[in-house]
Order: sequence, then C-alpha cells, then structure tokens
Amino acid sequence: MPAAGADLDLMFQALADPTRRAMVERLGRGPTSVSDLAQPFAMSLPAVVQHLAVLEASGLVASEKVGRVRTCRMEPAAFSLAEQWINQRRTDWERRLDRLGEHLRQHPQGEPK
Amino acid sequence: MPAAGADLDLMFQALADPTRRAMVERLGRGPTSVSDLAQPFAMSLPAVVQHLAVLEASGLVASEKVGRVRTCRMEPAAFSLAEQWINQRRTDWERRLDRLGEHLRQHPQGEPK
DNA sequence: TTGATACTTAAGATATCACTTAAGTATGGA
DNA sequence: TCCATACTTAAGTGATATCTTAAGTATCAA
Repeated sequence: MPAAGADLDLMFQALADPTRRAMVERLGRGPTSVSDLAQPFAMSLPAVVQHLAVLEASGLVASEKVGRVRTCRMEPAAFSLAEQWINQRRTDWERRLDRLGEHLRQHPQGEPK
Repeated sequence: MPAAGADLDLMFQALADPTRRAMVERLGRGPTSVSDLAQPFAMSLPAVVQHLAVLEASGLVASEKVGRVRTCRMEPAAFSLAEQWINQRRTDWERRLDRLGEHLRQHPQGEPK
C-alpha cells in the first residue's frame, strides 16, 4: 500500500464536519435517499450533496442511483483504517511506558537517557 | 455533555493533516522539544508551531515550557472520544443488521416495512 | 404530454487553512 | 556582557472548504 496517508487525510477530513458526522450517524441506522438525508439540515440540497461527495470520496459512504432516486449507505469497513491508526498511537504510547518502567526498575535514580 | 461535537470537530480536523499525524506519531514514542519535533519537516518553524497549536486545541497534545524549551507530549486519553464515536457507528450498523436478519427470519418474502 | 419530483451542474461569495518571511523576546552559556 | 539558542508574534498570500442561488436534466405518474 503506497500511501494510506492520503486515505486517512480524506477520512479524518470527512469526519471533521458536524453535518457530515450527522449524516453518517443517520446512515448507520440504514440507507436513505439524498432527500431524506438532507431533510434534517437547514441548508440547501446542493450543499448536502457536496457533503455527500466528500463522504463518498473518503470511502465512508457509498451510493447508487436507481431511477431518479440515489440511495446512500454507510460503508463500515472503511472505518477500520482510522481505527487502526488511532489504536497504533495507543500501542506506541503503552510500549513506551513499558520500556520506561523497565528502565526505571533497573536504574532507580538514573536519568532516562 | 452539551456539545462533544465541537471537540470531535477539533480532533478529526487535527488528524486530517499528514504533518500533524506525523507529529503525533513522533510524540507516541516520547516527548520532545518543539525544535526536535520540527526537524523532520521541510517547513518553517512557525508553520510547525501552528500545527502544534491545532493539536493542542484538539487536546491530543499538551506542552509546557521550561526555560526556553517547550516540551510536547501526546495526551492519550483524548483519543478515546474519537474512538468512541467510530465504535458507536459500528455498533449502530451491527444492531441494524441484527434487526434486519430477525425481520427476514419472521417474514421470509416480505418487504422490510 | 404535462407537471411534479429528485436530483445535478455551474458559478460565485466568504471564510478558513497552511504556509511564508521578517521581526521580536526570553534564556543560558562563555 | 555578548551571542547563540529556542521559540514567539505579526502580517500577508494562495489554495480549499462551505455554503449560496439559478438553472438544468432525467424520471415517474396522471
């Protein structure tokens, strides 16, 4: 995988907006049309569709059009990339604490180098 | 909790930039000075400090100055907010699938309501 | 065929973001 | 005291992000 970084950019960027998070929350309860997805928001339909495009570009949401209705759904697998990145930070941090504890046990008053 | 949303905004926004993620990755291996943190990046020091300010505003990183050196560290607890949000999406999705399966079991050919 | 529905496209207004350079302020060491 | 270090502050620039309105296209139903 050459650049998972770009995917993370798109993913976190997509999740950084409260309207888009609300859209994902809605889609977590099941697929909807664009109109239904737009209904709770006090903004124009094109604005909602632009948010949807950001979510689709990130992979978090997918959609397909049948007749004149576009149906949107959450893409749960996409979340794991973000999840993994966060978990890795935690893991790094814990491993460091372990090493630090071990070091202090062996060098009670020493500076940690 | 009145508005965890604003916190999530700041958090995901902070993580949406590759420079900032790299800084967090570095801090996961232990605290550093601002200069050390800046060293891997091909950008001016003020730019790095601005990224650092975004990370601090999000709560993911903290720092304190002693003498003329500011030392930065990762704030692991902050990550759990983002983690919880993502997990909640997954949970919603799985619960929905469960309900859907149950429904299909009871109404084999029926349309799902 | 006509009209309503469900988007879609395009263009533009603001605001925010991610930098830059140039200058300034503490601090610590010789 | 003098100078280098380690930031800090300020101001400006170009690119993106988030919305708007206006106008278009494709479908479905009567």
